[in-house]
Amino acid sequence: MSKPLSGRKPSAKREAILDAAQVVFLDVGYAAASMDGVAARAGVSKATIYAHFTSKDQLFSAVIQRRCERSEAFQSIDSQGDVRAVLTGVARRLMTLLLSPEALAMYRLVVAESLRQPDLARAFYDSGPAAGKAQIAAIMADLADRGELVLDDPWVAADQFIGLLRTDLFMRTLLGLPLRDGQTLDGVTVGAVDVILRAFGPKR
Amino acid sequence: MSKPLSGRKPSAKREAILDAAQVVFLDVGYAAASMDGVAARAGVSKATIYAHFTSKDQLFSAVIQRRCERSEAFQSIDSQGDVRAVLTGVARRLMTLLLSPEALAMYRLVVAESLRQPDLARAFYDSGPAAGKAQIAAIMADLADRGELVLDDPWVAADQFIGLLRTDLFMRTLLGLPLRDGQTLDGVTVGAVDVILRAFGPKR
DNA sequence: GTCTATAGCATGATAGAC
DNA sequence: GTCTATCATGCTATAGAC
Repeated sequence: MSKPLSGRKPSAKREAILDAAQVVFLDVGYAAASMDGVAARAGVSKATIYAHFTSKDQLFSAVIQRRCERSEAFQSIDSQGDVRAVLTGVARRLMTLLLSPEALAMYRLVVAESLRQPDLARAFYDSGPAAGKAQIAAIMADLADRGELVLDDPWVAADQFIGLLRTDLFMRTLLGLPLRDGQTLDGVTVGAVDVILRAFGPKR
Repeated sequence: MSKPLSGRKPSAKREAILDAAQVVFLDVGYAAASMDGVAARAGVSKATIYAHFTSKDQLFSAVIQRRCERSEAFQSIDSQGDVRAVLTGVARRLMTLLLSPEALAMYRLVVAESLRQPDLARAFYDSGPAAGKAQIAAIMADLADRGELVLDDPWVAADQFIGLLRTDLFMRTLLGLPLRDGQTLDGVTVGAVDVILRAFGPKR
């Protein structure tokens, strides 16, 4: 937490521990995860874990931090082309990311522990929601520059676009509930893009 | 879980246990909550808790279920009057509800435990998100009937309206992060209403 | 650094008296 | 139903050998 983890410490065992811990935490949650379980999966003794990490909390923190550093969101999105096509592409990528089992598991974990571990909440927010929003805002600003959208504030618009995508479908998936009939990723995507275009499209 | 809790069992102690458990769970989370802590706060011995509830899981479940049954969402909203005023009123109520400390704490708990306790996730979803969405859909359908909105599907529109409100402000609050400068409940509310009116307003 | 073995503790859950 | 007292488990964390 206080030590910058970017020092030279690839130490195979350390990585093995982190890999194992990630699987266990994301799988069963923080509370149900046991150090014994992590040790077993990593093929390492519990004492070795404590040689590398000071506590379960800190191990958990390291796992999330590492995953946050590695997250790349959407690197290659070109904002050229038809507005609708660009927005649809962005939306589809974001939806796929949001609904991926790993992202959902991370979200469940971090939300639950956010009050107990504020540093973690911050790291997650910065590398997840904030990073994604920044990229989407940049793309929307581009579209606005080209006159394809009329925006007061690209950041606000990006925020709203994301909100339009994180709707009931996301909530149900997050809670592990079955989807409604006809509730599809594409439906939500198209609906969100429609609203954005009607609200911020140039033809008004 | 299998027993309908509406049987005659107000049993003062039982209520005291539920009250105490609610405070403890919402306060420190499921994992960190201890039966000893609940017992102490309820002024009851641990054995008494186990006389009424079979396990920690079931106690937790009972707490959430009870809270879900009591939730009233927004009872009295009249959809008469100016469209913008109606939508703004709805939005403000929903935002206030979503951002209330108790609702946020419930959300953190249920999300974290949703996979382990699917019944709970269902109860929460039905009495929370689903109930709220139903009310908002009804109001928007009303507005559509009056020609104030042009909607394909009020349920989809309600979903999108809610999404426009659950944006970055909500995420930051949920994670316990400080809000940005100028990031206000009113700002989000007005922004969402603007988008809905531009997308679904009659003047097009 | 890594292991085996174990201490120490808190917790969830129960037995038996009242 | 309710209490006091206790059990059994499983967890975090450490000691000491290699």
